Amino acid sequence: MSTRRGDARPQEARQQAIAEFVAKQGSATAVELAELTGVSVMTVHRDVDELARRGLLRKFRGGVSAQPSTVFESDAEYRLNARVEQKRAIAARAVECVEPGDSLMLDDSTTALQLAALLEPLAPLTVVTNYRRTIDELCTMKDVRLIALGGDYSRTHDSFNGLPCTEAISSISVDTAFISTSAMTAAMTYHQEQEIVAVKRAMLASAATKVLLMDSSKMPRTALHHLAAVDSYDRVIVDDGVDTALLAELRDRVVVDVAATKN
Amino acid sequence: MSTRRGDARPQEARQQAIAEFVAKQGSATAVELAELTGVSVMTVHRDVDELARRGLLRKFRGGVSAQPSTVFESDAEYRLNARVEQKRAIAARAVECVEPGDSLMLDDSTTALQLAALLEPLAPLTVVTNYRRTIDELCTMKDVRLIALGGDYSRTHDSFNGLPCTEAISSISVDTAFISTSAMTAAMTYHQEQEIVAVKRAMLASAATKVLLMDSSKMPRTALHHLAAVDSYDRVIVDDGVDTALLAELRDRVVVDVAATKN
DNA sequence: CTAGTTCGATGTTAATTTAACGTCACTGAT
DNA sequence: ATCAGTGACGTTAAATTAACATCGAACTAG
Repeated sequence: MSTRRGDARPQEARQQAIAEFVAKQGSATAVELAELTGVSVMTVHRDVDELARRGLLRKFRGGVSAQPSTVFESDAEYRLNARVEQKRAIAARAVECVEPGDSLMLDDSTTALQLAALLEPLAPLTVVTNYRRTIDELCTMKDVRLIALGGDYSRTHDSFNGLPCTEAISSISVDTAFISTSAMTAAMTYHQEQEIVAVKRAMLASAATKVLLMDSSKMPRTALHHLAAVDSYDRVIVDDGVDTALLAELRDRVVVDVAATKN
Repeated sequence: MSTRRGDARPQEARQQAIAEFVAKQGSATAVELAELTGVSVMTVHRDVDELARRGLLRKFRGGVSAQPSTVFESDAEYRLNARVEQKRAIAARAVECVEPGDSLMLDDSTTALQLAALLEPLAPLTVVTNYRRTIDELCTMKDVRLIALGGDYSRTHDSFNGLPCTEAISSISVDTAFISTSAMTAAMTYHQEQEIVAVKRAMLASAATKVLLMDSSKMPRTALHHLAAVDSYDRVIVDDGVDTALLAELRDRVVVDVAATKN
């Protein structure tokens, strides 16, 4: 069959429709989805495979079911590749807040991972994190003492969370925490998931200096759970894509560094 | 089980025949194997599923192939030394102690890592570990709930230890712990390092069933710190390189499984 | 000891999923 | 414009699975 509609991206729209339908219904069969979308069962399978690969659905023989809590955020792999330039720029700026001998806490953000990659020259350091990729990055660094935060592994975040994690954090104190969030306005930071909020809050509470690393694509935007007021951070580092008015508002409340992306 | 022929254990003999045929030919189709064994294709599938679960075969759509050592492709530099055969044999035997739905604890041993590699077909499972390589192995397994034990990262062991780790363990209970040690006699297990002993002891204390995985090269031998008496384990799995007299002595104290390294 | 019951292994059937291949529109270069 | 290349989609046949049926052995109660 040929694509005859005026839709610019029929495949994407169809997958969106499938995701929404499944999220609403809880589950569906391949045949149902084929009838819904007007394509063959084969194509539904291909779409569903891709959605499942991105963690938006769960596929099982005989149909698909909704996957709780992953609908709003894109998957870990996608986040890793997106906006790398901005994140590197932010990390390069953040590393200026670190001095040899410091103890740091890094959350499960790709921005903090970029920061981690820059830490070796600043050793000796102590670094605490719950992000598996950051752990893998740091474990090869001689003279960086690495303390991993254990807990329940989340595939969508590739990090360890839950009670064991927050408890471990609360028995630790570090010089500086570097935190990133999924949404922010001039007054507040947010995150979509309850459990992640708990971990980030614990990290903030255990750090003498609290630094927020924000990719400009995430603001202004809100999410379900409040994380912390903007003025509770000691410093915010953003890339140079922030709206001017918003930046001015931010500067009324907190110290802001703008990291220039080179181009 | 139904015993029709003169064979004492038709199912086992058939699986043995399948394993040998595939090992010899390199690969085979389900229909071929059905003709070879004289049972239905369905039964071949079930047999092959079980063999694949034990890591003896690899199953793919359209047939099965011999296992080409998939576990260790990526880390030629790490533990390149021998004994992989023994460890794999022990792991293949250990996996029989695991059933879908179980919760497991794995220590920071390469033998337990081999076991971890075989776990995916047994999902759903909950697995707790402090070994970075095991974490990396398990985090890709859908339907395996992974709980990482955090703590101070040890570069010599590539694992997380110390107080945060032992505390986290003591607030957990699992069905089965799989432990390995660096030295053992017929009466006692040992380990060279105090800190590691603490973690392994905590793991044993938190497990309903305690399984010891022992490479025969480590016995009889002692080390500085006592870990636990042999009879405090519920089961010991060794490879077939153990001295006969020692094996007999062991059997006086604990259930011993001997894993055959090759057929 | 025997009849009934349970249980595990296997076969049967139908539905689902996959791989392989064919078709059609679109793209871009000659 | 023509034609090969590419990607999306459909078609078909084979492979695989789930679900159910069957059969015999082991087990139990009387």
